[in-house]
Amino acid sequence: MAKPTNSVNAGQNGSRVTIRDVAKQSGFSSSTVSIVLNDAPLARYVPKVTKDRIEATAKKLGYRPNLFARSLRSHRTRTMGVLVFDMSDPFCTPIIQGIEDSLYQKSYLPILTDVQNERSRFESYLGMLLGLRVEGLIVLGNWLFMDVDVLSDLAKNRIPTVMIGHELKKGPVSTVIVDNEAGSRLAIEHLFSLGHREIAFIRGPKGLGDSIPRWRGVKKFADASDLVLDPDRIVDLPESQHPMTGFEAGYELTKRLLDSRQRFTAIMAFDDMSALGAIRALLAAGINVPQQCSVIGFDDVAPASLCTPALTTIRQPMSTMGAMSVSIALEAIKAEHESKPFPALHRRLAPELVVRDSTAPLNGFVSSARPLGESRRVVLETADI
Amino acid sequence: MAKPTNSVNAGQNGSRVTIRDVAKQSGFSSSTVSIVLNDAPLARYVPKVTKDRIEATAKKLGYRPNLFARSLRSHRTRTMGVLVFDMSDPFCTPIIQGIEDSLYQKSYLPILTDVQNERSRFESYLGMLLGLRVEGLIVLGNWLFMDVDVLSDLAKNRIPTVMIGHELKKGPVSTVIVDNEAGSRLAIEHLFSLGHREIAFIRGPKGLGDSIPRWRGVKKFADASDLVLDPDRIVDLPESQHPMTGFEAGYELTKRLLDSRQRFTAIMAFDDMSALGAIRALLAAGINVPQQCSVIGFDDVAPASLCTPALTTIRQPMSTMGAMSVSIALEAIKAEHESKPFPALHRRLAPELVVRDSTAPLNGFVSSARPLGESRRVVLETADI
DNA sequence: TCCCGAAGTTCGATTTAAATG
DNA sequence: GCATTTAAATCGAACTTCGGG
Repeated sequence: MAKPTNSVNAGQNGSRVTIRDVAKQSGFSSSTVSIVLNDAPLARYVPKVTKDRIEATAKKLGYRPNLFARSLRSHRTRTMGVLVFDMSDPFCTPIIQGIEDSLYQKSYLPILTDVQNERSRFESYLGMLLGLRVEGLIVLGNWLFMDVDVLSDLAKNRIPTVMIGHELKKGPVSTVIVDNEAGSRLAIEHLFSLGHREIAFIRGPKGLGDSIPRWRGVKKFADASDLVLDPDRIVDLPESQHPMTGFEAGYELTKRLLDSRQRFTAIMAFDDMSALGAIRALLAAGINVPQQCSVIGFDDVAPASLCTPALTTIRQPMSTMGAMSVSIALEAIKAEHESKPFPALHRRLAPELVVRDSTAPLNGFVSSARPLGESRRVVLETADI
Repeated sequence: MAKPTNSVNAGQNGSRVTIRDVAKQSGFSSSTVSIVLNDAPLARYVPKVTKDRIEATAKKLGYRPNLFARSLRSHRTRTMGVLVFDMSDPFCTPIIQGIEDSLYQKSYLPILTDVQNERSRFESYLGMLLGLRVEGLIVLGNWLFMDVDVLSDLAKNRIPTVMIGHELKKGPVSTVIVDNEAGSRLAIEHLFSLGHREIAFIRGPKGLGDSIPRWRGVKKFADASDLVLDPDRIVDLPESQHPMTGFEAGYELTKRLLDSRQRFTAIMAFDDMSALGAIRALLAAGINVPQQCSVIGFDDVAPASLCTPALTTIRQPMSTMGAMSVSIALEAIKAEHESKPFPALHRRLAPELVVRDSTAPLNGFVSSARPLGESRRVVLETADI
């Protein structure tokens, strides 16, 4: 093994400059160097000339403290593990940015891994993160069929953990989700207020946690109004590993609805992907959106606003969800350090309706219409549970 | 400071179980435990009963070696720093996945940071990564106006570095880019072969490295054929920090072209974002795509295939670019370890034409048309430079 | 000498207690 | 005794060396 030369390698190999190199070069001991560079309490007694000399040589050599050595000593790493189930889901990006922004402000380093819906990767990355002694863990279970025993693993490891996008009512894991029921209620209300009564529904896969509350929102609204839910106009997305297949499924299911000659004037899709698939099927059949059929999605992922017609949808407050998960995790870490108990928190954030160009009043229906191209946002208050 | 109890805390706080805890519990010394768990050469002499007992207690306690301690000793971290300039750019995601996949196979851990086009974040994250002693660095400079002195910083730190999406001809940094000129040639050839002669161009921002070679491809093709490039049909995207503004700019520029009553039967956009903006402007003006006007993009980001009409575009081999950058970085790391020189490598990958629904033959022009909805891919060979 | 296991040293930074003038 | 500075212990794992049977 080649022994690294810790001699006078002035700045030529900055990444391996140690505190001792700085000490030797400046003529002081490593203790003094450490005290000065960290502005430790004892630095009060160090005269300015010494400080200046040490700081100058540290800079000259390009000294960077080895975080491994420091963490080993201090038992703190200032890192947060982030496990994402599928980064290619456009839903993730804004959440991740929200997480990064918050962590950056607290000078925490996110260790971000994409498990790509593979159980083996999940376990492997989790192992690495635990080995790295991340102080907390944020799990982004956006499109999740894996039955997560994060619980058992994490309970055993006592790492403050927050899960986004997937509700876990029990256990020590905090959760941050969108209020799916309120969201789907916003969507159906919007279509209803535009005069639509014959509405087709593309529901979510049965195995996905979001599917149930979103459908509940629709049912409750129907019960409370004169809206009829015709089973022949209701279809379900298949279970799938990948969120992108929602697009194709939305396309196929809509084609099938059209082929079966069901009458409908609007489609409420489970998410934006399936909504975009539905739009393609409609346009392919020569049906104009929104003039002949309205379409509404859920999520407000990036492509939703880029397509034409721009998609009316229910927006999840993704960046806020990321930020909130960080603040919960940091609180839990703090509690852990003070040996205080920290009961799992469960936050459910309010979605908002974003009205764009894929929905329009039913022919002849009078409503608060608006010129095409403008986008309107209806915001609800955030509700904690 | 609360001193962590390193006593017999059987599994209750797995993340802080040390090798000594395992030693105490199993009745052997930490040396033996280390030898057994790492299956070191000396493990040959350890009897099976000892091994079993050690492995059992390690599992029972949920022992995980502290990677900080290990790295400190071994001078290896098996981590790779990844600096992304803007994760919200859909162009990034597939590249990141390519990087992750390759690193995962080599059991390297990516440390992925999003500098969000802020110089201060770049420096801050770079500092953290160097402090973490990442073995290599991959920089994803997708939408880059910052004048990168990655060079000076990294040269000083002697860290093997690969840059994706931004060419740096000199210096120790290897680069991986797409062959922009070949790509734009594919695009213009495609439009030309469909019969288009009156073509509008939305060029890239002047300050962006990709803009020049892409335009060169067009000019060379025009020179070699009877295509005329009318300056009145050429517009430039403005400089901008954010790739998403390309959409709005594409929309505005196209509207302006239409307002100026320029004649054109096709638009060649700088990238997919501006192409999607162009499509919206065309449709808003009542011009059908592709029947009355074809549109072609560049990149093949996710939204391109989700929109209707699906976008014909030039695909960058993003996942390959990610994988290639990893393999270069790992080679450089290996060379570094063997104290061999490693001259910077510069790879230029071939793009491919993906024909979808936003381009069509000019009215009455005979060409190798194909039924709508099918997508065709034309692949070039990869060329190294 | 062979086998098995344990002490002791090392990595780089921090911190306590102690030493110097 | 005071103002400065430093030796030495420490963190957790790995590995070399050493000792007892």
